[in-house]
Amino acid sequence: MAAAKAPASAGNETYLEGLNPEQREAVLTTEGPLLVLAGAGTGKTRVLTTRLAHIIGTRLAWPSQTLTVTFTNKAAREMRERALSMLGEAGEGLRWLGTFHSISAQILRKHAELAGLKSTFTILDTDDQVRLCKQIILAENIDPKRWTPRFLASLIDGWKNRALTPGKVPPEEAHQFADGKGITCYQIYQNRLKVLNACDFGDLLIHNITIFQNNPDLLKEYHDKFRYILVDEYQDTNVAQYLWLRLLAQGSQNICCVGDDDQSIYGWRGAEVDNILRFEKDFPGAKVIRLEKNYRSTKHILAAASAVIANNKGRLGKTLYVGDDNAIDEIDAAKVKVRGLWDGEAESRLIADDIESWVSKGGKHDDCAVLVRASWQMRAFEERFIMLGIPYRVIGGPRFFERAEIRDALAYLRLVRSPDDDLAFERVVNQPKRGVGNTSLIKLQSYARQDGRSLFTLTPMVLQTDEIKGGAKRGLTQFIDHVNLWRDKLANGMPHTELAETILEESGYTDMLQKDRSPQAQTRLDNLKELVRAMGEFDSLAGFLEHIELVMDTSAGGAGEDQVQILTLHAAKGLEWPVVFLPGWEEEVFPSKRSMDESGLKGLEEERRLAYVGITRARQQAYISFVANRQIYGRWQSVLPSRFVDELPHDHVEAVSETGYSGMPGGDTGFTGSVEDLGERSNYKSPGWKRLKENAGRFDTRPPKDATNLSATSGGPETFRKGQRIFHDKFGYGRIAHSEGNKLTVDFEKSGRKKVIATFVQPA
DNA sequence: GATAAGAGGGTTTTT
DNA sequence: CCCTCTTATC
Repeated sequence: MAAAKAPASAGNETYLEGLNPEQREAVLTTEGPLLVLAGAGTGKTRVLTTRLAHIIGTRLAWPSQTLTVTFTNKAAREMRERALSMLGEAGEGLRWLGTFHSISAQILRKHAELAGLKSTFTILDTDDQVRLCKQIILAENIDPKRWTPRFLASLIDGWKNRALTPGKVPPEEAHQFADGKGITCYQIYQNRLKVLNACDFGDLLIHNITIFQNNPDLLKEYHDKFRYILVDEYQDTNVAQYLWLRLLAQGSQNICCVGDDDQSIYGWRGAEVDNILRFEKDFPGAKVIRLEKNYRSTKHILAAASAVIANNKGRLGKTLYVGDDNAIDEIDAAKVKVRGLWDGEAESRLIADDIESWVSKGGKHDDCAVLVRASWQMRAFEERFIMLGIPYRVIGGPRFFERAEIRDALAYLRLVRSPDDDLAFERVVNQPKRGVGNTSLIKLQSYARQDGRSLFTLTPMVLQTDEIKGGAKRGLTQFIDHVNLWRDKLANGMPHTELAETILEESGYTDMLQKDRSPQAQTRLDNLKELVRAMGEFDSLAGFLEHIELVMDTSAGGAGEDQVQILTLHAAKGLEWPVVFLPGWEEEVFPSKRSMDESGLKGLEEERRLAYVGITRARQQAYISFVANRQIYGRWQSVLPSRFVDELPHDHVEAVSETGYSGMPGGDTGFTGSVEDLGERSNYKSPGWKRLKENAGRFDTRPPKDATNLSATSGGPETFRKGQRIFHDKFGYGRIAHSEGNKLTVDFEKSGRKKVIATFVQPA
C-alpha cells in the first residue's frame, strides 16, 4: 500500500475514504470518547488502526503511551502488523497492544504484591481450575456427582466475568451451588489461589481493578501513561473488562471503541452487549459514528447475511449496503449456494471437490476457509483433505498445549520457577512413576493444609519424620532433590531450552516415553521436541510461560503457506476469505442444541449472530450446506436442515442439489435453480423434506460398511426411484435397480454388478 | 502401590 | 464415541 510510505497524517486519510467528512474528522479527532458502530466488512479494524497510526504519526503520543486492546491474540497480532506497515519505524514500541488478559497480566506482574501475590505467580488454565474445584468440593463433603467441579468452576468464572468478588455475590445467587455452599467454595478457591501464588484468567482483570481502586496514586500513573485507549470488538466486553477500561479511561477520556452488536458471539463467556448499547451513558460526551458501507462482500452475500440477522429482535439495527467500488463485479457475482447432502462424508467430499476446482481455475488454497460450529466437525474435512492431498491448516482445534505430555513438561517448569504451585507438584510428582501414590500424596496434602504451606516446601520436613517410608520416601527425596537442582541451574543462568531438555532427561520422562511402545508415544516425543523448539523463540523461561499460559496458541507455524483453513465460526471473527464454506447447517448442530437448551431465545439469537458472522466472512462466494444424516458423538442421527436455511432470501440464494438428495427441494430431480423457482417445494414442503421431518430420529440410516461413501440417496427407503442415477466413491456411477423392503440395490455401470448399498434399519 | 478392566458421564464456542 | 474416574486384583 502506497500510504505506508507517505507521511503518516496525510497517508492515513486514504484509509478512510468511505467515511463522510464528519466521520473522518471524528476518527482523527483525538479528544474525548468515541464509539464506532460498524457492520461486518465496513472497515472497523481499519478505522482503529488508522486512528492509532494518526495518533503516533502526528506525535500526539509515543507508541508506548497508547493502549490498544483486542480479544484474541490473532487480532492483536494482525493489528500490530497493520500498524507497523502504516508507521514503519515510528511504530516500534507498541508495548501495550494486546488482549485484555495479556495486558492485565503485564500490569499485575508489576504490582503483584498489592494483590497478595508474588510476581512469579502462575496463571491457571481451565484444567487446573477444575482440579482445584474438585479438591474443594471433596474437602467440603459435597457430592461431586450432584455438584460437579466443572459446574463450580463455571459458576466462579461467571461471577468473575461480572467482577463479583466473593463478598459481592448477591445472596440469592450464592445459593445456586450445593445448598448455599457456593459462596464458601468461591472464598476457599480464592484463598487457595493465594497460597498457590496463582490466579485464573478472571483474576487477572479483577486484581487489576482492585489494585486500581485501592491505589489512586498508582491509577494516576497509568492515566498518565495511557494517553489514548483503543478497543476492538467492544460488543464482546464483559463487566470486568468494562470496569477495567472505565478506570483507565477516567484520566484522558480518550477512549475509542469499535464494535458491532450483531457480532456479539461471546455471551456464554459473560459478554454484555449492553456495554455497547450503553456507551453514551457510560462515557458522557461521547461521539458515535456508524459505518454501514461494506467493502468486503458481494450484494448476495450481504443480502443473505442481512436477511438472517433481521430475524433477531433486540438489536440496534443497521442497513449494510455494498460499496460501489467493491472488487467484485456485481453483474457476475454468484448467488450464495445452499446444498443438501446425504451425510457428512458427502459434504466433505463435495467441499473438497469445490476447492480443487477453485484451485484448478487459478485460485489459491489460501482463499478458501471451512467454518464449522464445533470443533468435532473438523475431522471429516481433515480426513478428506488428507486423502486428496489438499494442504490445510486447522486453527484452534485440539490444542497443542492441552496435551498431557505438554502439560506435564510445563508443570515441571512451573514448579521449578514457582515452588508454591501445588497443582504442578501434584501433576508431576509421580510422573514418571516414582512410587509416590495416592496415600503419600494425601498425607502430604493434609500436612500442607494444616500448616498452610505448599507441598513442595513442606515435603522435605515430612521426609525427616518416618511418616512416609520405603519406595515413596525414596521417590519423593529424589524428586525434591531434582527440582532443587534444576532451580539452581536456572538461577545460575542455564538457558531455558537447555533446562527443559535437562528436566525431561533427568526426570526420566523421555525414558518413560521411549520405553512405551504404543503408537502415541512417538507423537508425544515429537510434541515435546516441538515444545522445546517453541521455547527457543522466547528469551527467558518467564517470558515463555507467560506467553503459553495466556496464549495457548498453536497457529504459530505454517502461517503464510498456501493452505485451506479449517476453523470454528468463533475463531473466524475478524477474518475474511474469497470463498467460505459453511457446512453443518442442521438443527441442533447449528443452532446448537446446547446453546438453545441453556439460554433459550437468547441462545438462539446468539447462534444467529454466529450465522451472520459466518456468511459475512466471504468476499465472493459462500457455500452453505446441510445433510440428512449426521454422525454425532458416534451415533447416526437423521437431522433437519437448520432454520437459518429457511431464513435465507430467495432472490440471493441458489439451491443446488448436485447429488440427488431428495430431502433437498428439487433434489430428487437433480434440480438446479433459484429457491424462488422451487416455490412451495422449499420450506419443508417438499415430499422428501416433509418425510425427513416426520421420520426424524426413527430410522437408523447408517449405510453398510462397504458403502460408506454413498453419495446419493434420500430421506428413507421408500423415496428411491428406480433408475435414479447415483454416484458411489468406490464403485462409480450407477442406477437404482431395486428398492425393496429396507434394502437398496444399485446397478453399477463400470463393474456391471448389482450391489446392496444401503440398509435402513428401523429401531425396535 | 501399580495395573487392568469396568462403569459412568459428557460431549460448543475461548482468554 | 471417547475420556476419566473408580474398582478389583495382584
